[in-house]
Amino acid sequence: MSHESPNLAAALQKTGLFSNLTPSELQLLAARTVRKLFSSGELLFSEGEPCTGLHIVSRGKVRIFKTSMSGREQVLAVEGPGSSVAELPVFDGGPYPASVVALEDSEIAFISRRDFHAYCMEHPDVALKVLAVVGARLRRLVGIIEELSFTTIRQRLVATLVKLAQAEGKQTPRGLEFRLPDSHQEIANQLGTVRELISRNLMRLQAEGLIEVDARHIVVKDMRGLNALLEASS
Amino acid sequence: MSHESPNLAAALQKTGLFSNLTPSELQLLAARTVRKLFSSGELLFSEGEPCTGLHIVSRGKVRIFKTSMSGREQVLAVEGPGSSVAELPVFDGGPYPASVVALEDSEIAFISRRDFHAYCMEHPDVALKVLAVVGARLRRLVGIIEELSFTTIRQRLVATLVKLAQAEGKQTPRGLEFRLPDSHQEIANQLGTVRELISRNLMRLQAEGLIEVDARHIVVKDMRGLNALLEASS
DNA sequence: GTAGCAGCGCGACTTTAGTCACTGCCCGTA
DNA sequence: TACGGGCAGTGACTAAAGTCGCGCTGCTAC
Repeated sequence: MSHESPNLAAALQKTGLFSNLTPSELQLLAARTVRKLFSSGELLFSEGEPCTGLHIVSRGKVRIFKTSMSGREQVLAVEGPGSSVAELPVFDGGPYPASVVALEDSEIAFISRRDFHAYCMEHPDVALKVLAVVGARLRRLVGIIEELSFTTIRQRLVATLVKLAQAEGKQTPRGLEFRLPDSHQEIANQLGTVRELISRNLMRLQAEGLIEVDARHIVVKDMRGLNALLEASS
Repeated sequence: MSHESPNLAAALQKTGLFSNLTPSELQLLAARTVRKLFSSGELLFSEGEPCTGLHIVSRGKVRIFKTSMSGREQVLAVEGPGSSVAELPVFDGGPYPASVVALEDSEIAFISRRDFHAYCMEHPDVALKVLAVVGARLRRLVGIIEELSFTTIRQRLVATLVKLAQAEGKQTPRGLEFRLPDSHQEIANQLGTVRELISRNLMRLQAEGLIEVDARHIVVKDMRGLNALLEASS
């Protein structure tokens, strides 16, 4: 661990769930949390297990995903510091609907179901904040459904390329350059497909002159052309 | 309209959101709601519109769905009396993520964003109830994602047949009989595909001896066989 | 160094999904 | 009765997705 773990109260505040609580209230809540450490690749919990409480990522990165019987994965979300995970089963009492794994060494603030429940009763505005967070999650899920049911893998791939290019691309004489942050396998998981299709589609985009691929290094030659692929019949 | 509209307070209570409020509190809330009538086929609102408030179905049936640019539909949920619709954008303030249409002549209790917001601040337990409802919705969405990304249309169709057979099937000498409640087109929308595939898959199941099809009349000949199709690599 | 392993490229193939165009049926109504 | 509309069945086809198998590279651990 490279640096000392941040103050828990501060981490809680970052979530947005608790941003308008007084420092003393935050301390009170922080007192009820347990800090848990997970190393990269470790499971926080698995789909189907009974829900024990709310998890908040204070450091690191986690992936929420579903696994099929044949071993395929579908990523529902990747959450970084300040995000909460499993807000919902805390309230409806059911089992976790998906599994969560740490993608990096991560630190998680954990609040038990009971405690958080009680806390929400005392602080109605916190409950509303939680609703807003859950709302955002719902929106993302609807977005995934839309993609799965209306778009091709090619389009989904182009969409993620465009997003990455805009987020971390660097303008060079050759075009907008960037590196893929994940392996083909991981991208496939996120798009709900298999590795080969990522590879093939990248090659195909290259053959069409829209991008250039060298392992994980990507050069966008024709951003306009990429966007055109997204417009058509999404 | 065949019968008089039910008492609003009673309708609210049915939602489960308000089940532990006192009658006088219910009356207070009911006073803040507006009754709206929609005839079959009418849109309650469309995807992308700014959210104005919470809708509660007190009579009738509504469908929540997404539409693609090419005209395909993906049904997210069908809600009957007592269910709320669009709980989430009420809190995160964003636009509606999907469209909602009345499938029958329906009566909707409408509560404005402001009023409901204020109400939740006064009654934290209501907010928690809403969270539970949203939780259930989230679960269903995750279920849809799982289906879309891991199963074939054939399997999804078999799953709905099994569900329908168990719900409303009648045991006869020939097998478990029931009628499809919707047109092939509607089933296709719910499974996220096109009419032809429903027709073809039904015929294929018939050819395999698992069911018998006569228009909308279905006889399940081999329930065990149908379930076997679901087990395999879901 | 080299053995092992993860990641990637790719060809050949099968299966599933989707499209288009048309036919026929039932039913209500002009 | 004739006409039209909604719904269902179907053949022929294309496109997309997924599977299998293999070979290559580059890295790391021993």
